Amino acid sequence: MRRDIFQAIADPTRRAIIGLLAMQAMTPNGIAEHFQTTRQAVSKHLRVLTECEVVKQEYQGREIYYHLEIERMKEIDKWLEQFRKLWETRFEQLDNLLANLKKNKK
Amino acid sequence: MRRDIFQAIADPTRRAIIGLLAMQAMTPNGIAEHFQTTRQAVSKHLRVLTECEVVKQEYQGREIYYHLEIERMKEIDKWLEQFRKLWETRFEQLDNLLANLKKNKK
DNA sequence: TATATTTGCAACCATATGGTTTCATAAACA
DNA sequence: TGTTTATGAAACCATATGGTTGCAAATATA
Repeated sequence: MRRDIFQAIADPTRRAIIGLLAMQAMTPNGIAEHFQTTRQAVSKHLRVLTECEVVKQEYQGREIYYHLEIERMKEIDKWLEQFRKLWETRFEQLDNLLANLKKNKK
Repeated sequence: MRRDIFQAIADPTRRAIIGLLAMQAMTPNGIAEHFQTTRQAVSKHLRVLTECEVVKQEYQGREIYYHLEIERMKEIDKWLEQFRKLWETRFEQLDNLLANLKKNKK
């Protein structure tokens, strides 16, 4: 089974869970309150996120707090790096174009 | 059917295709040469990417050149923004910690 | 015109995905 | 101790996914 950060963020509910956990660690029940699905469905999402190591569990009595592993998010950023150069170049080109237009106007 | 940039980049083959098209526009046949799957499988990936508007088609005779729409990549970057603050903060904290250690050493 | 090339699409298939309901287990509490 | 609470896991289901093979259509070429 494919299990990487890109698959982790493919589902909108999982992205929302990641967003929640970015604010604070939460229990499955706490997370489930924010969604219309069952707690069990959220639990399955948490399993995927755990397998991708996007979240870490912290046992506290009978509760489990899920923490976001922010490091994993950097992997996406790293992949994006190759494109960032491209769109910055395009931005520069546009910038130069505008500068030239302004120049010619004078 | 869910069709967004996050689903587009969920598949490793599609990520590779996006990587190729970042370099230059290519035809389906040209793209397929880089993979072990059939041309038709690549074609299906291109369909998903087209539906997500990650690529654009340019007809040239019987060939179709696929171009990357770099703008779509920015959407990922935008979503990542919320986490970027977090990991930069953590980096600063680590930085401060190191600075303090250095200070106390003196 | 006849043939080869490029491509998309349909049909099919095995497996993955995301959800549900039901259950088992362990901790908290009366 | 018996009951409630928090959780994960299993079984099941409809649909999505990623691949294949076999076609049809349109363009290029002999």
